[in-house]
Amino acid sequence: MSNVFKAISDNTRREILRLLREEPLSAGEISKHFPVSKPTMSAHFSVLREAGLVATHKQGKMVIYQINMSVLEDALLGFSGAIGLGLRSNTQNKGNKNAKS
Amino acid sequence: MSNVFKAISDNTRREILRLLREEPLSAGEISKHFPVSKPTMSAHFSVLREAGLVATHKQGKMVIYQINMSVLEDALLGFSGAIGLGLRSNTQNKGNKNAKS
DNA sequence: ACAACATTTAGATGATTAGCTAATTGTCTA
DNA sequence: TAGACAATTAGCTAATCATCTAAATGTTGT
Repeated sequence: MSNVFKAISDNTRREILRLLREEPLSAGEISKHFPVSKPTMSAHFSVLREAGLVATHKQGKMVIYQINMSVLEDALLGFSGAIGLGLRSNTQNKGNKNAKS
Repeated sequence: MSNVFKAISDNTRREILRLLREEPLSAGEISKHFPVSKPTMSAHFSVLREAGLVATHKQGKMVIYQINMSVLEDALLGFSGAIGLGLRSNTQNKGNKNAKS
């Protein structure tokens, strides 16, 4: 819960999530988009994974990262609600949480 | 923009915003709700103010803090959009950004 | 089994952060 | 103007964080 907000407080991690919105990507593919070392990227992946914002599976020697929309949605909606900012989920996305657009 | 996410990454600051959702409050009144020192609270206020999430005005010897919904809404909606999570603002709140409910 | 590749772990460093106490600034009101 | 009250600034500390290089782990193909 609180970890979600910590996770998205870093711009690199928000950008990782933005990339993952398009499609699942391997650690290496994601890393190509950022001017930081692989180990640093790996640490960012850990933070995202521990917050539940991404899930992984192995595919050969690669680790594929996939965004978990519902965790993000729950956190944002929960906070938005607690604070009286009436954000609503787009019903178009219901049951299609990884929709491209 | 990025400062908004840093600001709401801390639980105490999210709680401050939650309190402010009800009504504008003085620094002292807000501080009563938290088990930390006044100077620490003052530092939290600074972070929120610099992120544009709260506005202040003086009233006698007190400093009144008021939440700025639109900054929060813009950040959350912007991020939600960039990431393909289709959150929408509650149209009921349009032009009434500090509505209680 | 070995070499090449993908990723993570280990270990270190400098920067930022949340917290504290003490001191300062500003604003009444008696 | 002196005292009381509200809030912030100054200065410190311990913890967390983002980053790096080097080393380790795991996987595939020859």
